[in-house]
Amino acid sequence: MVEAAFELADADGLDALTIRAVAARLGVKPMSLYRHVAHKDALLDALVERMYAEVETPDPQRPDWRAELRRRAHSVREVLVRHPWSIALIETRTGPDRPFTFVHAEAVLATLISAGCSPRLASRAFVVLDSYAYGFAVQQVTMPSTEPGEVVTDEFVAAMQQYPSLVAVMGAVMADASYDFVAEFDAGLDLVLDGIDRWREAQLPAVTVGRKQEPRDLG
Amino acid sequence: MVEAAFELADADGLDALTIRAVAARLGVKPMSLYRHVAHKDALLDALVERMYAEVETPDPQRPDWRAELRRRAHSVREVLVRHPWSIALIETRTGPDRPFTFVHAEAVLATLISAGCSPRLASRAFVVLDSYAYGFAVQQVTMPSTEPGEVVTDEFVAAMQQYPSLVAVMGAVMADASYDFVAEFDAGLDLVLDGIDRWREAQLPAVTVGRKQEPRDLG
DNA sequence: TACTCTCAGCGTACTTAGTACTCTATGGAG
DNA sequence: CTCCATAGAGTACTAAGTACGCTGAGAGTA
Repeated sequence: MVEAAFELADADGLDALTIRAVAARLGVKPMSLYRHVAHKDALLDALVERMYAEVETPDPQRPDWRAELRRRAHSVREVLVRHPWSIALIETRTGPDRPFTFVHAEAVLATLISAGCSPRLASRAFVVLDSYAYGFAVQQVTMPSTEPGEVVTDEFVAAMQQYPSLVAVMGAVMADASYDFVAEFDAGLDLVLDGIDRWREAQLPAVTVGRKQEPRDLG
Repeated sequence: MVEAAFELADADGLDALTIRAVAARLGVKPMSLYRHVAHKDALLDALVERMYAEVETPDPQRPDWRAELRRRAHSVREVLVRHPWSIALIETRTGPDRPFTFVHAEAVLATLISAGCSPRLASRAFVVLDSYAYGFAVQQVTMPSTEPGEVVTDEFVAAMQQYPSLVAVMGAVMADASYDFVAEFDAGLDLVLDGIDRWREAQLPAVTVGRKQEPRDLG
């Protein structure tokens, strides 16, 4: 039943996800669903959990922690974009975290810790990584179109004209045939992973490499 | 009327935001609202725009671009958290962007460009910055409690026990009396701004400082 | 002054959706 | 063969969005 609801949300969006529609998809009468869920909200909770189940976790055992975290970040973005309704859902479900949340947090934190981060730093890095992945997904989903052969309406272009930097940027982006919004994710991810790596090094007592930045207090 | 809806959403959340409730707050009958908006969705659009209006824009004229972008990022996070319903709304409003979106994009891009970024790089940096701010806000809003004197339920603690890294991290965080989730935002923001600064330098032909990383192709 | 045009607001009523309460049928355990 | 647990059905109530048509007050004009 969660599966039916999941497919329905994917196909027709959150608005189309009604108890009645889910029942119809299962060839069953609406009220029969309440044998299996307490109320619609519980079904939505289950959907979020179902969505999390698609996200790959990093493997703390593997030596290349950056590759692991990169893989997970990509997975987060992909899954959120594949199920755009889930972003809106996540925000409304504030309740005590679900099992899957724990599993993910554990995997990511363990990966960071075996990479040499202190627990305190791992916490910080985790938040930065996830913020980036979630936020990128939000932007990608919100964006009118992110296809390489992007279609822009005339009004859009007209409205844009009075904003010179915006025009310059759009021009540069459209002139770049290799531009791909999703590829931008990877670039930003490098930035974040590099930054975490620097934090990691700064925190380790032994190897102190030349840095322009003052080492920050990492707690 | 948008104002009344805005206050209602802040006070009681999105679910309580019904046409009927807004009308009641205005001392008016429900159908009267349809004199002013085509349908509820249009009202929600207006709410998103109203929310954006609270976000400070950076000033491209000022010399300290990092300070400007930092100020804006803080503002984005604050406003989104102050109006938590807006995050869920944003995701569902995919339509052609609104005036305010243009204004913000222009200000941020102009700031980046006058800091010495190419338009192509400005585009990339903008996405990274906003991803971080949005994603952080999503996490903060989702979190059960982010108050310094955080209250954790017993079940939560019990369920956590089987995840050693999670336990270690929670322990480290709770042991740190100065820990403040919102302050973590600033740390991550430093990471992002540092990274953008590096991109900026790498892209400038003149000053090439020693770097461990291969310079990436920034287009 | 009288007329009319516009527009904010009203009332009624239809539709969709969540769900409380109660009843039925079926299949397996004793 | 009986009984119970459980999935599903039926009915019906409530909340919410909104189509449609009406009213009354104020502004501008003859």
